Amino acid sequence: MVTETQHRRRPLNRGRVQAAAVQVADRDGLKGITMRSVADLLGVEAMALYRHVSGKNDLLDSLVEVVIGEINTACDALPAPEDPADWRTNLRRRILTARSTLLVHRWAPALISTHGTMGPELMRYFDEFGATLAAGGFSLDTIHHALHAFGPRALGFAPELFELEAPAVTETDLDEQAALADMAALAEEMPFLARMAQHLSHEASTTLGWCDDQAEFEFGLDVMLDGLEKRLNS
Amino acid sequence: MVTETQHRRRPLNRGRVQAAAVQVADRDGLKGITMRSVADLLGVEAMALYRHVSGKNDLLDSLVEVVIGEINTACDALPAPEDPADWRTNLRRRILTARSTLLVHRWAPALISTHGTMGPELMRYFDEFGATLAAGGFSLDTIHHALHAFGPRALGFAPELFELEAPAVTETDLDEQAALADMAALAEEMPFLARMAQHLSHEASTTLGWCDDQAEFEFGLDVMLDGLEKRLNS
DNA sequence: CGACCCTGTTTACGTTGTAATCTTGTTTAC
DNA sequence: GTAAACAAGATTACAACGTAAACAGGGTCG
Repeated sequence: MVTETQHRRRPLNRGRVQAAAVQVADRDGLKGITMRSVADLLGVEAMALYRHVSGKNDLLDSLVEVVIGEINTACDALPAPEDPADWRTNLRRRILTARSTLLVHRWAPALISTHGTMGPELMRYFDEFGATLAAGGFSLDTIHHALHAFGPRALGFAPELFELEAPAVTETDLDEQAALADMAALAEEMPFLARMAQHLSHEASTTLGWCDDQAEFEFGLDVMLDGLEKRLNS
Repeated sequence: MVTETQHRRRPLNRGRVQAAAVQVADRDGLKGITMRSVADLLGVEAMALYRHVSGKNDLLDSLVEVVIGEINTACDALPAPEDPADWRTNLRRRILTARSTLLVHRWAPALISTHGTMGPELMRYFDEFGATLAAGGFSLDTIHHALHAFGPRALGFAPELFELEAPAVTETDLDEQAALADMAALAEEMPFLARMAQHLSHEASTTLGWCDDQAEFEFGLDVMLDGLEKRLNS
């Protein structure tokens, strides 16, 4: 007759560990995933996780599969393509569907980049990805190259080279002055960037932030598709 | 009259810390970079580094700039372009030069992906990158989009989605058998991948490893350039 | 000489991943 | 029914990490 903490404790298992890890990442980001933090969320000690996961690396690897699993089910829910030969529309839709799923877990791209292991879910995604291209008439060789060329873009994300957070302009005279000085120095040493910066700041009003991620992604995607189209018969 | 350890100790400075960190990374990879390991290499205690670097993050950020600095000096050493309007050749050469520099520090791509901060060296690289496109007749808008679209490829690397180490086939009957069973299951569930795997294993003799990184990179690069070419007048 | 500062050292703390061991509830064998 | 085996989670412990804080030595300048 011990005062149990409310509910009889549900048994742990791999799925529950993964789900908890996802929840932690959604809340605190990738670095927030800690054996202890995940265990806490489950009301359990850290070492308990090791019964269901061979280590943190294993957990992280498996999270990639979980996320790509979500992508796959999203793609499965897509209506069948009207014209299977229209590889361009079909592939585009598939990729953008993957993207929309990834946007739910903003930490996923970074995880995938570091823990890209070839699991069954990823294979299934690529299987249908390749099949879509094959239905469009591409040769196996070209498809293989295309898979490499797309890289992460196949899953709906493109790593940005630098994070351009809005610099959070504080309107102090000092900052203004410094910014102007910077601009002057910039124009001297890097004439082209200076021109572009000015050009961009003029039409900054069109997009809310500096750069529209979704639009940029689709631009890059279409460039890629155009380039691929040229290789249909080779 | 203390028994000094051989040579009078050279004073530490930011550059020496960075150089040591690069050396450690070249030897042990990115994870090998530790305040203590870098300090050891310099014959110094870990905390000494903090006089010249505000923390590990700062050190890592600065390493990106160091590497891109190497890229820039490599690009500076390039002969002036014969035809400045031939953006395609000029850009291609610039990118492949960057790539060859990055191949010296295999850890660099991963570092750049996680610590992509906009420093002066990166800006200089992009300045000349953009200027090359501008000389080819592209509009500022298109160039801006192109910079996003290229992403890391602009620096000569393309993140691979999965590391496909050669699986290091051990020729046991058990493994053989398992591999065959895998293949069978594969063919059922993922018909396309099965086809492609077979196709690839047939012509695997042409390239030494499974996939030729350099060739794949250049393929993707050319796809991108083709796609861009279509946007010259827009 | 003494005040100062520059640079590297020492000590210490909190956080992390995980090895090893222990505890306890449940299942199985006889 | 009891003992033996097992499973799942808790405890304890440790090494490696980043870094804050206080300290020490030697140089410079008054």
